[in-house]
Amino acid sequence: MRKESSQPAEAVNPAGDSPKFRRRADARPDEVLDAALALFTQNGFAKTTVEQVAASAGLSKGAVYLYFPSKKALLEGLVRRAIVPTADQALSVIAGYRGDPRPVIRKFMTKAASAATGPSVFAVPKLVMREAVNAPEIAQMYRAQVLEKVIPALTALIAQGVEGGHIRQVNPELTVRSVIGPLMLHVMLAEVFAIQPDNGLELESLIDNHLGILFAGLEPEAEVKK
Amino acid sequence: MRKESSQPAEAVNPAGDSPKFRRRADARPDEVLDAALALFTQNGFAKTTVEQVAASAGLSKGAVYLYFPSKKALLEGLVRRAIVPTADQALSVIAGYRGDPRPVIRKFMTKAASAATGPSVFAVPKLVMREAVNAPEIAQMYRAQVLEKVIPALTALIAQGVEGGHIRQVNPELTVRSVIGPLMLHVMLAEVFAIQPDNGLELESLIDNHLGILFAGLEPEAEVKK
Amino acid sequence: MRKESSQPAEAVNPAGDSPKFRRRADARPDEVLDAALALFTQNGFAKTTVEQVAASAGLSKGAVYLYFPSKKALLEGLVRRAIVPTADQALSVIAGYRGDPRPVIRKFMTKAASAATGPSVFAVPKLVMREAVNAPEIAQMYRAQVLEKVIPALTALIAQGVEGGHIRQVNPELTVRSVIGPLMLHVMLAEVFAIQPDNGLELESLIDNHLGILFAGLEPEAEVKK
Amino acid sequence: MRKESSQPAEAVNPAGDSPKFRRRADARPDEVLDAALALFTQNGFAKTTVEQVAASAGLSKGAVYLYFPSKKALLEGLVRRAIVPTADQALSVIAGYRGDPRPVIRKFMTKAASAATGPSVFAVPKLVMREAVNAPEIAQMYRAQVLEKVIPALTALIAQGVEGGHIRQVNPELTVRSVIGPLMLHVMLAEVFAIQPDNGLELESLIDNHLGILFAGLEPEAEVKK
DNA sequence: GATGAATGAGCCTTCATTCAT
DNA sequence: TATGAATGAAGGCTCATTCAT
Repeated sequence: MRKESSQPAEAVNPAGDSPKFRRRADARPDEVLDAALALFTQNGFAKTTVEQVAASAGLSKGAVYLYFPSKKALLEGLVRRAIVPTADQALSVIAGYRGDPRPVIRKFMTKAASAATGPSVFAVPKLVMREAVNAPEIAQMYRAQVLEKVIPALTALIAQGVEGGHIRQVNPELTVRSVIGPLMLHVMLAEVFAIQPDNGLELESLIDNHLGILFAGLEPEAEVKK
Repeated sequence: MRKESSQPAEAVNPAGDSPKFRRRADARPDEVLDAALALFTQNGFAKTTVEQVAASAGLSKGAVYLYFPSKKALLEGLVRRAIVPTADQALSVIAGYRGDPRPVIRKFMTKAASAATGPSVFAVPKLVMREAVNAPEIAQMYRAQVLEKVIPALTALIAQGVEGGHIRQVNPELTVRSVIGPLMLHVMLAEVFAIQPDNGLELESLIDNHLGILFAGLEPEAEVKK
Repeated sequence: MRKESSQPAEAVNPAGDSPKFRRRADARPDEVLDAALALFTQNGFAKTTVEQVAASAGLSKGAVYLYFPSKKALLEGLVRRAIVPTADQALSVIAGYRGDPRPVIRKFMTKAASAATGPSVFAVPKLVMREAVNAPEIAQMYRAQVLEKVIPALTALIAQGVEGGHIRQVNPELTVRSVIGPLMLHVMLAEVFAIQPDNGLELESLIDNHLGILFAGLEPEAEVKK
Repeated sequence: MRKESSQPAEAVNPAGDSPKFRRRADARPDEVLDAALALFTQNGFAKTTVEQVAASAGLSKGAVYLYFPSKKALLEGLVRRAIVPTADQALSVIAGYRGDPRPVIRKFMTKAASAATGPSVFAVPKLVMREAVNAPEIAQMYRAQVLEKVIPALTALIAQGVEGGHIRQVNPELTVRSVIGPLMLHVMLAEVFAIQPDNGLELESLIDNHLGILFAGLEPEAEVKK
C-alpha cells in the first residue's frame, strides 16, 4: 500500500532492525520522499518546509540534503519515482492492441481506479498539476515521461478502433479527453473541494456510469438527434 | 503613466457616482484585481509578490493595502468577483428546465467554451484549484458559491431528464462528471502542460466530439456490448 | 575623516534632523557602506554577517537589501566608492609629466601617505587583496579601475625619466615595484601583524628613508660595487 | 587509489621507524597538509571544506579529524610546518655577519626568489596574510616564529653595515621595508591580480633591477638632489 | 585506524505588512 | 489618498564536527 521503491530497500537491511540509531542505508531516500509526498500533498510545496519533511522522515534538516540537493529535487524525485510504474502499467495494457478498444479502455480505467485506492497514486499527478507553474521543468518531465506516452497510446488505440469499424467515427485525440476527463474531475472534486456524490467516492460506480455512457456513445450505429 | 486596465473597468461602475474628477473612482480595486489575476495565473500565488501586483496596477505597494487588507484578500477578491456572473450565467440557462436535457447541456457547454476564449474565465477556477490547499477558506467559498450551485443544478437537470424518459437511466450525480470532465481535462492539458490536439485548442471541435459521444451514450434506447 | 560619499548626502536633508525615525534618504547607502567597511576590515568578509552590518548602520537586516542586492554587492560597492577618488588623485599628479620623475614620485608618495592617516584609504585595497580569491570579479574590477591605471602611469613616468637621462637606465616596469613596495610592506606589517618600527608607524619617516635610498639609487651617474 | 603527495613526504621522516608495512606511516598528516595548502591557496580558507581537503588527500572526512582536531588546526599545522625551515634558512645566511651587508642581502633575496619557483614557499605567508584577521592566533604565531626573527636579523645586518661605514646612514628598521617590499609587491601583483611585467614573472630580473637601485642608493658617498 | 551518515547551528535572502510622512 | 522605507519572521542551504560501526 506504500511506495514502490525503486531501491530494494528491504533487502539491504534484512536483519532485525536495532532500535534508535541505525543507518537505514538506501531506504532513506525513499523514506524522505514518502514524507515529502504526504506533506506536499497536504500543505502544498511552498508551504512545506524542508525541516518538516526531515522531521516527518525522522531525520535532521541537514540529512535531507545528503540525499537531495535541493527542495525542488524532492519534488522531482517524487515525480521520477512515480513515473516509471505509472507509464509502464498504462502502456502494458494498451500496447499494440487491435480490435474494439472498449474492453481495453475498461481495463485501463479499472486499473487506474483500483490503484487510486491508496492516496499515493493520484497524489503525484495532482501535485504536478498544482506546482507546474512554479516548477516548469518538472511539468515538462511529467509531460515527456507520462503524458506523451499515455495520451498517444490511447489515441492510437481509439484510432485503430475507428478504422476497424469497432466504434463510431470520432476524433481520437479529442475522444481521449472524453475517456479520461470524467475520472479526473471526479477525483479532483473529491480531493480538492471535498465534493463527493451522496454515497461516497465510489470509483467503481463512477467508472460504471461513465463507461456505460461512453461506450454506448461510441457504438458504431448510434445516431442521435441533437 | 498609469496602466490602462485590460478590462473595461468603467463599464462596471456605470452610474455617475464620482463627484468631479475622482481618479477612475472605484475602478482602482478592480485594476488591482486585474493585475493580481494576471500575475497569479502566470506565476502562481506564492511566487507573486504584492509589489509586483502593485507595480502592474500602477500603484505603490502600500496602496494595495488600502483596498485589500492582505495578500490573501486579493485571491479572495478575485474569486468573489468571478463568482456572481459565473454562477448566475450557468443557473439562468439551467433553471427549472423540463424536458430533454441535452439541448440545455449543449447551450451550457457552448457558453462556457465561448467565454473561455479570453483567458480570464477559466483563470479563476484554475487558480482556485491550484491554491485550494493553501487557502482552504477560499476553496470553501468557491465550493459554496459556485460548485454547490452549479453541480446540483446540472444534477437536477439530468435527473429530470431521466425521469422524463428523455435519456437513459443513469446516475445523475455521476453523469455530471461525464458532462464537464472532458472539457476540464482539455483545458488543463492545454494550459498546464501545453498539450493540444494537432490542430490547436479548438474548443468547438472538442465540444462537438464530446457531446456527439455523450448524447449518443445518453440515448434512451442505446444498449451496448461490453 | 569619513567617507567621501559619491552622493551629495548632506544636501538632500539640509533642515535640522529630527530625532529618531527620519528617512535619511540617499545617505543610507553610504552609511551602510561605512558600517560594512569597518566590519569587513575588522573581521573579514566571511565572518561578518549582514545583520552585523545592518545593526552597525542602525538598520534592520532587511533594510540593507533595499540598497544592496547581496552581501557581495556590499564589497563591490565599497570598492566602487573608493575607486574613483583614488585613481583620479593618483593620475592627476602623474599625468603627462616630463622631466625628472623623482619630485613627482615624492609628491605621489606623500599624497598616498597623508591620505593613509585615516583608516579608510588603505582599508579598501587591503580588503580587496584579502578577498580577491573569494570574489574574483571584484579583484578584476579593482585591477581594471585602479591598478591598470596607476601602474602604467608610473611606468610611463619612469620610462620618460630614463629616456630624458634624468635617472639611471632601469627597467621602468620593475622599478615601479621598487617605488611602491616598501610603503605597502610597511603598512601591511603594521596592520596585519602589528609590527611597527620602534617609534611608531611614521609614514613620513618611512617615506623619507625609502625615497632617500631610492632616489640615490636612481642617480644617473651612480655606479656601485656589488 | 591513494594520492601521491606532491611533496617528498618520506624524506621528512627518513628514520626507519615504521614496523613492517604501516601505510605510509606518519606521512598521512603531511599529505593532508599538502592538500589543505593547495586548496586554501586556491580557494581561501573559508571557501574550502574539510571534505574537499579529505578527498584531495585521499581520505575520508572523518579521518582528517584523526590527525587534526579542527579545520583551523590545518591552517596552524600548515604554518607550523613552514616556519622552521623558512626562518632557519633565512637566519643561517644572516647570522652574525659583519661587513658590507649588500652581498648577504643579495644572497638572501636570491634564496627567497629561487625557492619561490615552486608555489609552496610563498603560499604560506600569503595565506597567513589573508587569514590573519580570522585567525589571530595564527598570525601571532607567524609573527613570533618568523617575522620577529627575520626582521630583527635583517635590521641588525643593516645596522652594523651602517656602523661599519659600508652603507649610507639610513634607518635600519625602515630600510628593511625597502629591501623586501619590492619583492613582496611583485609577487602579490602577480598572484593576486595576475599583473606581470611584459616579459613574465621573472624574479631574477626583478631582483637585479631592484638590488641595482637599492645598492646604489645605499652607497656611502651617494648624495642626491631632491 | 577509518568511514561516512547524521547533526545542528548559523547565515543569506525574501517578502508580507506597517507606518511616518 | 498615497508613498516607499523599514521591519522581522521565516526558510533554504552549508558545513564543521561527532559517532556508531
